[in-house]
Amino acid sequence: MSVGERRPPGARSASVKDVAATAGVSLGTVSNVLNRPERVSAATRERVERAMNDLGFVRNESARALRAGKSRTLAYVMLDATNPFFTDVAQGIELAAEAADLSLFICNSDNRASREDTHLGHLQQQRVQGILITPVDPEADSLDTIARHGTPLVIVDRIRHDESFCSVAVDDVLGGRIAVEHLIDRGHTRVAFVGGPLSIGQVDDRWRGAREAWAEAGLPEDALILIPTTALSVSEGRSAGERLAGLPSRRRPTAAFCANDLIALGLLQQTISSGRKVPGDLAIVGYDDIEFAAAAAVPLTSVRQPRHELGRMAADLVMDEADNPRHAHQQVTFTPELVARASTLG
Amino acid sequence: MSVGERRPPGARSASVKDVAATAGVSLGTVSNVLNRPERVSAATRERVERAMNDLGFVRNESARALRAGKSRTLAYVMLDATNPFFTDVAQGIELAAEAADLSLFICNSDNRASREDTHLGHLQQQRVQGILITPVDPEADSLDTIARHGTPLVIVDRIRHDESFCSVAVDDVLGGRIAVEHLIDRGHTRVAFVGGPLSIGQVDDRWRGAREAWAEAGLPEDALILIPTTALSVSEGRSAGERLAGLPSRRRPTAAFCANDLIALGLLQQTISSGRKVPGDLAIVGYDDIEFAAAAAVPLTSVRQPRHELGRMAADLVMDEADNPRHAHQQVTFTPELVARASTLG
DNA sequence: TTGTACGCGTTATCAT
DNA sequence: ATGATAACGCGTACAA
Repeated sequence: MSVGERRPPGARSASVKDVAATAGVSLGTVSNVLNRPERVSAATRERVERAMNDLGFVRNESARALRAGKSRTLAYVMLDATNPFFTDVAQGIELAAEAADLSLFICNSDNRASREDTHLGHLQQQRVQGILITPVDPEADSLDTIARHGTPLVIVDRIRHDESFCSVAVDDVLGGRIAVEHLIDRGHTRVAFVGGPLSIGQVDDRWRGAREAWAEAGLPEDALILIPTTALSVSEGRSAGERLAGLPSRRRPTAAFCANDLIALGLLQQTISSGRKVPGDLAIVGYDDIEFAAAAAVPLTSVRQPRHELGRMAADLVMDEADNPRHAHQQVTFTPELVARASTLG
Repeated sequence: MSVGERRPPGARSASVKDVAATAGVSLGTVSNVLNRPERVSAATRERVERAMNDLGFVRNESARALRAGKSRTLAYVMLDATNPFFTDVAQGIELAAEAADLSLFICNSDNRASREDTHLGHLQQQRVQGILITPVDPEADSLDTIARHGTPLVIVDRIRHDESFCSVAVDDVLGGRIAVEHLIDRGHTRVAFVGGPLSIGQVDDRWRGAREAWAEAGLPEDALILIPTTALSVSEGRSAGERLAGLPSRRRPTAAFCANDLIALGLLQQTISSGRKVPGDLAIVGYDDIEFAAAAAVPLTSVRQPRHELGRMAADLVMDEADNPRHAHQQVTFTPELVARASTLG
């Protein structure tokens, strides 16, 4: 096939064999040009390279992977592709993968265990070098199945009770503490924690951190109230706002710490549209510092997690597990950071 | 290897050969169990299946792909993984891919041509069945290279001048029209179009649609003013807001149509925080109807594009090109829809 | 119904 | 410096 022609879909493309034939050399020589060019004389190398160009030769990764017994691909199974937090983590992973010249397979479980399993199955069949995953359930058996099969796997932004995997996460208890300490510093003595369900490890940790900070400041336990939500969504934040507004003014908190930014944005929206002021009537702290936090009507104070670093570290760990025979599992914890903005500073 | 043991990373996993050996049958029989189970007696099938279980056998997709000459994978090269519009398109693609039992490779060019090229190179090596792409530059040669190589490729949310590819897009001229018609209906006679750069086809089309609607309503040309931005970002929206506020009140528009929701959110934020009312002092229409549009301080009127359908159709087209020999390229255009909310209705 | 043999594209080893 | 050959795991045509 000559340059410029369009190969019909389905037709097989040029192989090393074809290249060898048109260059008038043997198959091994072509392989050497590709993998050990120094072993080949300049003249023949040139001939081979021209043949490759003429034929539009492209290495077949399936054949390489088959031969090598493993592919040159990493995979990240995201929990929710529409959540900016995870897309940022993915970016961090991609950076690391790119640096190691690996492809990155991004999958989205969309919070459904069945989709997660389907993806894991496919990835196993692809013999990916390693899997990064934010699992629907960190304790799920499917993860063990992967490990048993020998595929390196790192848990991202979740923790498993046993330490049978590497994992990277952010210290959510600490995140809860710094959020509430900030509110205490600003003089608040009645605060709400808005979030749920507490069955989500993250949420529970943040709530715990909040209580710890509260207790250490010597404030009365019942002045930190829990406003539970059924999900970490904008609409749940709005409904929480209505419940807050319905409290008798003596008991009504002057500040809210939300389990994530979506809830905080919903709460912010409900508060403003019902005529109350932020932070005058209600100060608000979110969690995650997503891009829209800074873009809210009142820019949102939030707890920032080092998302790119999280992804990068996860990728480094999985690559270590893949090619370091003396690899030991590690649980890496990052430190969150408070970003103070108008929603608490006004 | 028995159940429960953990295979050391790097070790090869069980193959059909191993399964055949432990089941005491031939290789071909194992293959038949996998691909034509009806040809094999229940008894032997059972034996084979138990062997597979015991060994933790997993099909090797590389070998299958090599043998078949093509992989069972689609790929989507996104322009910007952090933009909710594209993640929704990706979801639509995934649905279609899942239905066809194909894996989906999601890549992110992050708006950089070099990353896009790297991804396209990898995908070609993987011999993916088809590529969906929202390209940095729809006219780029790299796309032709892919096509010449025989890989089906569909352009998503962009248009190319010639019709050498399938493409799916939304009618942005129409989107611009309905946005401005809505504002005219609401009685506005001085309107700003906020967005840029106009070198982006989408932006130019929306601006054109806006002008067409304006002209058809018989309104004076200079009462529709262009507030250019250098990017489609929240911060550019804020800065546009400052420029708008700086206009003499006679000439100041009472409504703004923004080229996308990020700009609209920035503009909304700037307007509110400077003490003006939305929509009282300024009505705002966005574009894309991202999730946060409804969650803004003042819920945002926006032009919604059928994102999932876009993705689904793109996937259908690429699959058709992959396995229908009489495939003909098509340019599919979807119709956008106005979602009216408080930012224009107050 | 089951087994045998070959080829897919690549790489590595061994010979020349 | 270059060439011949085997092997990776799977699917299938054909033989038994």
